[in-house]
Amino acid sequence: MIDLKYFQNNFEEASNKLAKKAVATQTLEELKSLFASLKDDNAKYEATKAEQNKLSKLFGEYKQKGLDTYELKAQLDSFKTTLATLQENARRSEEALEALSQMIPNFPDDSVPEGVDENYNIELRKVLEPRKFDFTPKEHWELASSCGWIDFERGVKLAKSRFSVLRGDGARVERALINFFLNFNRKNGFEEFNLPLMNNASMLRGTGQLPKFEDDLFRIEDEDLYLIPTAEVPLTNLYNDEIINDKELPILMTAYTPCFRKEAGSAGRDTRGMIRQHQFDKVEMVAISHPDKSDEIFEMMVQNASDLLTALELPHRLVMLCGGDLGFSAAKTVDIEVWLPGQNQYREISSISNTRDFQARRAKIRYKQDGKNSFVHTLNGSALAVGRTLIAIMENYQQEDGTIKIPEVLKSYL
RNA sequence: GGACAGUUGGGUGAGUUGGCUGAAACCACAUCCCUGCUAAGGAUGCGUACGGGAAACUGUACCGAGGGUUCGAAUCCCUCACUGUCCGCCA
Repeated sequence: MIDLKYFQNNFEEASNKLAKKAVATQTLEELKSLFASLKDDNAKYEATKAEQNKLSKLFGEYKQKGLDTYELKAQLDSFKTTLATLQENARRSEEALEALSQMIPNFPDDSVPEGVDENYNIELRKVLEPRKFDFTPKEHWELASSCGWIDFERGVKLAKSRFSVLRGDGARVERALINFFLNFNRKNGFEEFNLPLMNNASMLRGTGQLPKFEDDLFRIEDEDLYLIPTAEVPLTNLYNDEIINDKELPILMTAYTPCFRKEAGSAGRDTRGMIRQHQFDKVEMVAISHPDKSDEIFEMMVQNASDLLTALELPHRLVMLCGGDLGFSAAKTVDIEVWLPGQNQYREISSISNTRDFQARRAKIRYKQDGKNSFVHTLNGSALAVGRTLIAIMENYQQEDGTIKIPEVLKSYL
């Protein structure tokens, strides 16, 4: 949720920021007018209600003193319908404003480059040189059967398309990666969590998945529950509706969870292989930070994710997302893309975002400093997407005979 | 799944014969005083959100959520959610 007061008082500036995320001017005008009418309706209701409260109090005093209340009663009765109408107006205005403001994405930072799609993203740096192959490297799905790590067909049989089965060393490496990531994150100050994989609608609203992206979520029938699309949801919402003592900040958290996504808008994309699945494993980092410290923590999280890939000796690059490619809640995002020699391209394996106070506003996560409450900043990032790391290992560590070497750092985990 | 009990501010917890309670007391926290040492004592302040005001201050809403009764509800009624205890079931 954006700061509506700031939006209203700095309409020009705020609109320009949101233009980077391609929000329609008409929508912004509507938001502005809804805000104004809510204020208006509230003022009317509150003034009348104040009057009624005063007379009601007087009524009580009259009764106590045994005075005649006939006239006062008649007067008070007349408030009933007036107040009901005014209240209804205010309620409608509030609902309309709430509905629209929930759909407005976060302001991008000034440092975020302009651009409509990923072609305008800016490469920050490359880490590690891709390995030179003396044979033609295969894509991971070609390697899947030769090394026996992934069984796509049986995954589909058990569930449906975009599900797969890991077996043997594939399953073991997946598990090793999870342990390696969690330990690495923990050594860097992140506390480990194990979380509910279903969260209720209110939590999903807190982090911004609802109401706008319901189509991408798996919902549990007859329950107010959704399968989480990322551990960002439960981790961030651990502090939903809480006021944190500023001495506890920053709070650094990490968790491994499976993630569930319908991939509604991705029909036909990455249908082959394990890049885009309905269920995938991910180790996530979340930070709850003092506003002054979130940039610093952001850099630390980016570095942490990059270091994981470096430790696995996987070549990768860091990319600053442009406004058009930025997610709904993010003010700033750096993607980390790992080199896939079989595909001969870099593919996203981590995405680290600073949402500033956007999620904190929605989820009511505040900190108290010198008796005053303010919204915290929340950050999240993958460290890392486990399935995609497995793929990256397969493609980067493949041998000519179709077998896969095990990265040095993982050996102690197997 | 069945029965009973409960859900109040950062925490514990009063208040449920409707108005003087946005809410006692205690703890925690903040500032100050005293003292001087791995402590204690004293003073003051201290819920959240939105609106008005330069400010002092002030209006409205909120005592799990939603609805109802009433001039007026934390207090009465209804529905739902959650928590606790006992029973049943179960990894």
